[in-house]
Amino acid sequence: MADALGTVTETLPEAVSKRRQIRPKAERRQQLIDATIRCIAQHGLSAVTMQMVTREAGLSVGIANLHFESKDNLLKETLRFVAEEYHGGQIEIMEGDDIPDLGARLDALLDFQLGRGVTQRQKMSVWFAYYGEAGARPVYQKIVSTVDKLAAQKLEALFTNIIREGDYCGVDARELATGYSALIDGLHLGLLVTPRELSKRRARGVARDFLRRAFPQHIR
Amino acid sequence: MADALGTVTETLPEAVSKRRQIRPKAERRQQLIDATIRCIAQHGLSAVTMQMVTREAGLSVGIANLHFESKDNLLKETLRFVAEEYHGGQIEIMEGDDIPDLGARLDALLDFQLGRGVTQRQKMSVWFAYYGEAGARPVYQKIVSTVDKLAAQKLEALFTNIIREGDYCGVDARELATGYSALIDGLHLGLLVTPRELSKRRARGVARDFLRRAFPQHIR
DNA sequence: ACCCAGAATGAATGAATGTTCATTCTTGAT
DNA sequence: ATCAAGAATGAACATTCATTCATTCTGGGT
Repeated sequence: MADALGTVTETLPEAVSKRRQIRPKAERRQQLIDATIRCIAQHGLSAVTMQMVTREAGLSVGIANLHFESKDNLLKETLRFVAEEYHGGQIEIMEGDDIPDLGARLDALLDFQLGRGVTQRQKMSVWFAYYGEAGARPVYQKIVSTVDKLAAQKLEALFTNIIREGDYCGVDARELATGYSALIDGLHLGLLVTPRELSKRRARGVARDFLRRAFPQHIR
Repeated sequence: MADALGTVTETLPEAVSKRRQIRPKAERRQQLIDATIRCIAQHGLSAVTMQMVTREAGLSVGIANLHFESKDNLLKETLRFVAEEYHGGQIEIMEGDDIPDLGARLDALLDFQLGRGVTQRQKMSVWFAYYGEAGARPVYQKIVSTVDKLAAQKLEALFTNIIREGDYCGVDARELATGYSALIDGLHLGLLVTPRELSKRRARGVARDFLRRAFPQHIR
């Protein structure tokens, strides 16, 4: 771990390294956002304090107001990060041509939306913590809806292609896309609030069933 | 407004009536819970203060700690109230024999879940505010999951009956019930966060479509 | 008419938290 | 070696908020 050039004073008995480090602004910002995500997931949005976040990041209290002007701003930027990461991932799958088969592409999307490990649970916590406040905070509403709208369009486009390819009739792409998005959101909620009742495996099965009923030729 | 026995000092120029009133404990509790719901809907759970709630209720600050021991407790009881009201309403529809036709009963359920006016929006705000914190607060998780589990069972039973009646094959009642519940939750989220994109009318259409695909003989 | 149990009040208290800024420290250029 | 720019620190400050409790007031019982 310690590199060969480490000086004698660096080997502190207990602490990991109290040496003050200077790092570029972008890196510190990300470090603080990551810490904020962990704090929200663990303690809930309303219990998060600046002291908590900066301690989690291993930095001093003052630094948060140095890189973000205020707590409000840090929270806003954290939401923006999570929103863009989640929706960016979806869009990459939907519009990328890596997977030519449309059915397989749907599968990949589903895997992304309901897969992953512990990290995903943290992101979910953050996601819904903000949803809870969105009713009262237009700023949050705007961030979420902006990014949401784009993903909804891409999903609708994918569904339209699948409907054309499978010659499914009497199906409205827009309506189905709305339903599928809502279903995924609802499953996320279930995974978060009642993990005992709803395993990730079952959630995936439910979502898959929805798609299979709509596009029987493409799924399974 | 002022009653005939009103003394001279009661006709204040601006205020509505500063007379101190003594009311039974149960009434005051409900009054405070109602005020809490309005405050959460308007300002968000994390911004709610005791002063805010008691002012909204038209009462003094001390009273909240008189009827509920603490803020934590008031918030907990408010969640319990909303949870029981929502799930109680569902269960009444599902297990009541007022509506013998199973398809019509499903319709009534859907109307209850996605109908109503402004009040419903307030309740939704409260609902999701707590969901957001549930990941970090076991107490909330327990309240929600207890009441949720019961409703899920009733819904599964209803679906089982419908499946038998319609002779639908290859359909699993439990899986469908999970999917439907998740769909409704997701639609509520959409109505709350992006009301511009998702009207109540469209939400109802989406839920209806889900049911129609599953039980074509019973819906529409 | 009087009384008192207990409901209601709101000023006061103390703890918690966001934000500031004088100071210290690091790094890369000269 | 020296220096300046600016990154990082954390004690101090001001504010906000939940909670307390001494006091006031109300309404039913006698």
